[in-house]
Amino acid sequence: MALFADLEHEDFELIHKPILEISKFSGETLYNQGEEGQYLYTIRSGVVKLTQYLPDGGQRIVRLLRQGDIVGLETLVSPVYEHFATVLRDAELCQIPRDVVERLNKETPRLHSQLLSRWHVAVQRADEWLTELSTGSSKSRVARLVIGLSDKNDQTCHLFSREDLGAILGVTTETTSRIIAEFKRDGALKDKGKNHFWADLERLETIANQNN
Amino acid sequence: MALFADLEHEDFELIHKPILEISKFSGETLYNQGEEGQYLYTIRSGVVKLTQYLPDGGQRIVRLLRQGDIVGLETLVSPVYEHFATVLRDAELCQIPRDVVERLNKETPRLHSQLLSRWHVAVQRADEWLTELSTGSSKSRVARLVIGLSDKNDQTCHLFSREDLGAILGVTTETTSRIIAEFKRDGALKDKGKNHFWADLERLETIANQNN
DNA sequence: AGCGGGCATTGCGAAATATCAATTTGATCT
DNA sequence: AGATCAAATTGATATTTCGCAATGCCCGCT
Repeated sequence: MALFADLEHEDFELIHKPILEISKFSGETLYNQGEEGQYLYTIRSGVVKLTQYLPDGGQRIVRLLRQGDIVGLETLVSPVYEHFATVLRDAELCQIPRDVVERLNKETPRLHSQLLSRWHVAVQRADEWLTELSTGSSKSRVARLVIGLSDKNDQTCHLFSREDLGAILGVTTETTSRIIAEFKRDGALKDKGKNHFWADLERLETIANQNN
Repeated sequence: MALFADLEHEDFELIHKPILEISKFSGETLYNQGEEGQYLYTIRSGVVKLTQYLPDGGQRIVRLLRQGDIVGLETLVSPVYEHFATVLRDAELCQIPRDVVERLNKETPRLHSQLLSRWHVAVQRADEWLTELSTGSSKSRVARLVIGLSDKNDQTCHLFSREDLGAILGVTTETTSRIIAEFKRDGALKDKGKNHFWADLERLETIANQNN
């Protein structure tokens, strides 16, 4: 498990509570905003979204987490979870009691740098999200998102529901749908069924970088 | 200095390099994105903005930092600065060599929790920025920004140039200007000169939470 | 007080996006 | 295959935001 990569044999003896492996299906919830944070999770496979709500009912997906990422890192610093964590694509997770990490963090220095760099990555991603997915025309933003979701090796890409994509980008479901449909008509995306596409990354890159 | 609040007397003997106090005027730069990160800064007074650029030339202010905040935290984890840091309102800063913090972090545990919580705050702010300032109509977003910049005690508020406000919100300068001018006409803001306003926080709150 | 220069504001037409209401498509179940 | 249901797409129209140019205003300078 990546979070514990630097730990050594003796460190693990400090773990007195069980670390469970759990499976969650798409749509299931890991935790809700405001709940007392008991666990953090590392993702072995699948995708988890973190959502925040506004008083006016508006919602925004603020991050996507995937293999190797940690869900609920904030429990180490804050008493409650700060987002809604929902599974977007069937996931295998390790559920780690918060005090296990706290204890390890206190008693061994080997976790410190891991934790710092996890936080760093979270900030980096948040900043990227802001500059890439919340700046520019919705067409550019959709293009950037698709690129970000693409597997660069085989030029392939799994998308999510138009509603979720919209909540990631801060635009409506319909706008997202129209743009993706347009990409399909233009050949920038080729539908392979089940929200699985072949992506013309070069063309998408062009669209991402033009400001109109 | 808040970052070192938990340190004790002996810890400071680990500091072998000088910590400078520096003043910067509005418009001056602390560092550029991609530069090797030598220093981090704590803010004693004033405001600093962190900006990121897109390949297409788009720009976005991703964070505002003020008294007590740390600028350039990422140098502890990454070799280069990840933003452009520019002074937005005349500032007094403490310039701390990066290896001072690294050394302290290695040799005393008293800095660890400070650093973790600093990162945590950075992520929280980034998420707020996204949900509050990048979601909803531009009118709501301007309202939320003004509220965020207000002093809740005296219902007063210093704004920045319309251009900067626009870069914070991801809208054009003109749109920002129009909305603020409208707030002034409606009495939600009352001009006191020099971008200093009296703010009707209740009314702004209402505008912030209506989705149209 | 008068002069400049940089912002801020405003007007107007164009473009982008939202909104609401159909259709169409696609996957699943029987 | 047919039925069914949810999601995606499309159409038509309303609103919002942009983009550009013109104008106005504030502030510091002399």
